[in-house]
Amino acid sequence: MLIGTAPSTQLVRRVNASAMLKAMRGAGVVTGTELMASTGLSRATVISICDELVRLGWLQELENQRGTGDYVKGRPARRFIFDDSAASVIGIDIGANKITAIVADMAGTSLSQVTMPFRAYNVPADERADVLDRIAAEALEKAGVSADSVLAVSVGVAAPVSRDGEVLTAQEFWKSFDVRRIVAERHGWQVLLENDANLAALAERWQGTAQGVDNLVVMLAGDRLGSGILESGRLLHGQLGGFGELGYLDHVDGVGDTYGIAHYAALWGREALDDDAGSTLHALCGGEPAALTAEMVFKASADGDRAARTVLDRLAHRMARAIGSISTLVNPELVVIAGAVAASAHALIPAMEEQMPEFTFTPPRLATSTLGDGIVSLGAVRHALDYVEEHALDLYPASQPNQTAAG
Amino acid sequence: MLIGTAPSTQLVRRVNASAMLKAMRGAGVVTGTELMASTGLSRATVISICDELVRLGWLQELENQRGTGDYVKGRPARRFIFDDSAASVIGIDIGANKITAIVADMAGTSLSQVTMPFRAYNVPADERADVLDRIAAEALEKAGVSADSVLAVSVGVAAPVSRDGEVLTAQEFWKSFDVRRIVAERHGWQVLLENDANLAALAERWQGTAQGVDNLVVMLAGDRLGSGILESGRLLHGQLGGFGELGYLDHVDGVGDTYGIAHYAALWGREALDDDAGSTLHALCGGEPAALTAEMVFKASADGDRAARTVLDRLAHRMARAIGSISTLVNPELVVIAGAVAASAHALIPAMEEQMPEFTFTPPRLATSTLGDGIVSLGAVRHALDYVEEHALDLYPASQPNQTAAG
DNA sequence: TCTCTAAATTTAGTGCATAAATTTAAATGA
DNA sequence: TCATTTAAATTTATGCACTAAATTTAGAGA
Repeated sequence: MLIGTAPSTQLVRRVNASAMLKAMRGAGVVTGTELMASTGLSRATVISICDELVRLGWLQELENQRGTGDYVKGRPARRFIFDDSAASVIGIDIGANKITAIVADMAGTSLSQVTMPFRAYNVPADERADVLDRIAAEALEKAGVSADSVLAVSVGVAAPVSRDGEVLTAQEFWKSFDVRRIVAERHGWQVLLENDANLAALAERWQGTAQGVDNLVVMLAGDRLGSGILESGRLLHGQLGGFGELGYLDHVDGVGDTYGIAHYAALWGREALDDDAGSTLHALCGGEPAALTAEMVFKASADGDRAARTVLDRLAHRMARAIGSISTLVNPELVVIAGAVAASAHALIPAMEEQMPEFTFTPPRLATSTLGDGIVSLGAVRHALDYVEEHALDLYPASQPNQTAAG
Repeated sequence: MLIGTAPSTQLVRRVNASAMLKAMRGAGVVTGTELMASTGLSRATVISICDELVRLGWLQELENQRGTGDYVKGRPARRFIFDDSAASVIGIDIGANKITAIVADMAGTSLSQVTMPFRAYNVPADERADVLDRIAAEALEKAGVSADSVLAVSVGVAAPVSRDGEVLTAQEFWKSFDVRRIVAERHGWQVLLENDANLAALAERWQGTAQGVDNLVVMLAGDRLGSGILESGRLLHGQLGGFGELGYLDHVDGVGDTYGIAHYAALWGREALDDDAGSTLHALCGGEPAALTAEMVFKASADGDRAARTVLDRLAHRMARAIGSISTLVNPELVVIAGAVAASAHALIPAMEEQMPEFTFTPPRLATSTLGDGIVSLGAVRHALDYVEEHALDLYPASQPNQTAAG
């Protein structure tokens, strides 16, 4: 008869196996000896865990036992490699008018990226769900990856999301659109939800300007303005997922809103249009206020247009004040401006840096993101990978379905 | 020869022993059977760990094997109790002009509280260190506890403190006054440092209005204003310990400062004094502006003084705006006003609640602290207890010195 | 004294780990 | 060709922590 053992007994194996996976991810080909050094475990344990991880599908053992150019004395070491293609994840960004999906392997390498138009409003919930389906299917096909291999999907939304992934907002749109249930039911995937600005922060720390920064604020600024905050490397959520919301912060102008850089660039640009009919700004939009975009204002300012320059100064002042207030309270090392206008916003940085001491005792470093438009979906990929890495031992890569009970 | 076993092997024992201690703290007298139920461990394991914890000094086994009124069939259960007096901790609050120390046992019960005047400035560092020594000695004596039994000391300071307990400020005072080193060297105690507002937040969640609240802001408001923030039950620090700083937040008045309720109550009260020479306010301070205190303004307002009432309205507006800004960004469930004027500040709450929606989409619940003057030292006690509880298995209660190598 | 009962203790077996001894798979040189 | 060298893999002997099942024990009551 089988005599049982505590669930807690296996804790040690879980801890050590996690340490091994962590040591192997991104380390390329490794030998047992190298793993002994990096984990502090004994050789017997290292080999035993490697065998098990190979069986579970997370590792591959290389055929040729000795790499070219390796040290050639002694018995050849067995060589293991973390199998980047053992599984995959999907990161999705649901925006106001488009939706983006990235499929990535376990190394975080993007295998495909697909963008589709997406109408958030005046469309039946079913139709929105279908778009989700279609974009995931298309991204998977383009990546050449089977749906079975997907171990987690993370979805970024422009709404407060609590720590346990509930969308908490009064907006009718989200109440009638339960992304989690839709994706989970249709595909059986594990679905994670997170606020878009929070995902931008993860992306920025993963591949952007903020690598290695543990206390970070990312301002996701387009037509709207939101922020994602990392403290000691951990995302903050607050009671109802609202940590990082910015409405009302800038109460001086009586605006009390969450409009972003693009919104004000265009709005103020239009105001400036009236002032000077012969300007570059005027030329760019053909004198038609409705045709004036934020990009035109940045362009005109770069070309030396005086009115546009004034708009940018005003923008810089507004952003400096917002960032100053946040920095006082949150004390980040670095603030990154990301989102649709990040590249253009670079022009605002010198003015902001200059004004920053006026608004905070503890001015942070400032930077703009270079990750571009896909920042939220990229962050979603990182978010999904975090989940899979943390639960690796409970998940089964598709190549080796369910080996739980095996000897 | 002894054949070794992994340090990691003992991890299981550590985890289970911690779970046992957690289950026993505050649970009073428990039997093995009860512990089996609350921890899910088997009887053999529970008993084995109890024996070990008794040996280490954390538990006591009761002599009379069956409590009066207990169920009386069967072999009497061995009865264990967490030994509240196994060790003690000290919580210290270093204020601008006084210093407070509390000695508490492992149950968190205060055994003594001592306050001494403390001059932060214009006094040699040695003298300040001596005050620390004297207050600790006096508090211990008053508590009837030996210095050996102290397993941790937490000290609250009115300066930014990083997550790892470094005081990070440009102030000369702290640079020349290394509390950690002083206390550690003179007594060998483990010393923890933490910001005073952060400790107030811990106290408020432990014994105050905020019990069970995981997303909490505590405004520590006296002459100065600072805040301690808990997110998901965890204190926030930021890059240089500045998380929760409030200077410049209230930039509308152009004040950009960190002055608190008491400061402005007195300041604005003095201004109001000029306006109306026949008021209650006037009577309270004898018409002498320098003699007017914050308490007088609160008192006069309660008595119906119109000018004082106006000052309070202005204060409420200022606090509402500060709390509103914080609440937008931090999204707490509850904001507690604590510190010297907490009791008086209670009168501000209705006005603040009314104005709150003007400053944030997500108005939190508001409350004032009832923990009084000792809130910071009380929080320091909780902080020290947290440390001891987390490291219980690495620390040795004084009654049973060093049993490491014992069988 | 005998029986009942719940708890404690003992016994047998499992999982995961280490250290030391032994074996193994190339590479090399006599 | 074949012993030698070497680093790695395996095997062997132990240890710790746990569980389940069998056994013993301490008191209460018939």
